Amino acid sequence: MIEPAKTPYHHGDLPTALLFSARSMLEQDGVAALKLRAITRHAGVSATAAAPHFGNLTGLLSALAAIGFTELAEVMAPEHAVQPRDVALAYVRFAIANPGLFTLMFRSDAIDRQDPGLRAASGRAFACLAGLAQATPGADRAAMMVGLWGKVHGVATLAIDGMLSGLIPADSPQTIDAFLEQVFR
Amino acid sequence: MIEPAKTPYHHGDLPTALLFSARSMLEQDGVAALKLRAITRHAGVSATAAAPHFGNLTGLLSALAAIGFTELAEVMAPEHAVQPRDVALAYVRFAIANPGLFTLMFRSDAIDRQDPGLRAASGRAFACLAGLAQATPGADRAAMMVGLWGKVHGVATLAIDGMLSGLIPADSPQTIDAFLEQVFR
DNA sequence: CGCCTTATCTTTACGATGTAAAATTTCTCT
DNA sequence: AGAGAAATTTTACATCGTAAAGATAAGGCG
Repeated sequence: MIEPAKTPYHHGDLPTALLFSARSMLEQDGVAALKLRAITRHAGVSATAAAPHFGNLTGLLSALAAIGFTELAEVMAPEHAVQPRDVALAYVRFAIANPGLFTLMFRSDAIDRQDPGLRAASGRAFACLAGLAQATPGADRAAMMVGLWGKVHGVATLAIDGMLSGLIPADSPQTIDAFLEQVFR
Repeated sequence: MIEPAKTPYHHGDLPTALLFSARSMLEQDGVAALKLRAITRHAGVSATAAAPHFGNLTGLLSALAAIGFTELAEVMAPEHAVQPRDVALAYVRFAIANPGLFTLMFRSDAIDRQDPGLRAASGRAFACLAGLAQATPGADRAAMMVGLWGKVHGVATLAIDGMLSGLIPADSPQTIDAFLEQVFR
């Protein structure tokens, strides 16, 4: 989780404060709420205060997406997810727990996929999935990997977009988890 | 495919012309290019000419998304896709052939999912997938359906976003098709 | 045929957005 | 202390979506 640090510098740790504001607004009101002026307003600074740190809005959102990929890699790491099914469940659970952030991470017109920090973070997350496909024996590893990642990513995306209402139990996290375990049996 | 009709009315069949402009701009420059002023400019009318027909930008884009779902339902229809694998391949092929349109169809902040025309069209498309899960015998039909749709949707989404470069052969449509058949073996 | 209602389209106007440029403030370092 | 660099604000501009009001042309009806 992000937290605004003390005030070691000029006006505080503005980069972290901006990311913190952006994330809270993101989870509250969705990706549509991620306007530069709204974020800076929420952080209590002027509209152009983010430029020296992130360049432009895309840079700021790319940094936020990188945080998302770092956290996703964390919950999929081998120490937390031992079995293949654990990795799949961690992926979907992360998406359901952080719908706005997950949406941002895969929205290519709001972020810059070439951003070095973003590339590094997303690479770390995808390595967990790649290792998973490597572990399972099969004919074509690439096809296996695409199928596995596709299933995980598709279920996560559809769940976030509310496409599975009626198909997925909406009761409690426990029943959702039980249902997901059946999907990824 | 959309095509601007003759000029039976005032200035022509503007609704169709606007949808035609929007679609060509969409496939040319992506979802980010779908600005109301740009679309109307492309169609040669004033910026507010779309309002009487579509209300606002969301209405126009929802109508375009509805066209997308109609075409998706078409390629997944039983007369074109007999085996379950055919339905899956049609879904992914449609996404790869119409990346911008497919992205729009699932971008919830640009369209209105409650739009009646959109609901009808998307319902028709999803019915093809539901019937597919109904055909296959299995323990929990809902879990089967979610897993199947998720895999199909995830592979399509990841392919569109360029996430599968390196995993998927980029040579020719034939090799891509062969690869996909292996994914959905 | 002539008028009148209605739908279609344009003009105008307003608030909001992203960001470039210049000015201002604040920190760091010698 | 004073210079230089970094951070932040002020100002300005092009663009966006759309509401309101005016202009234009079509169809219905006498």
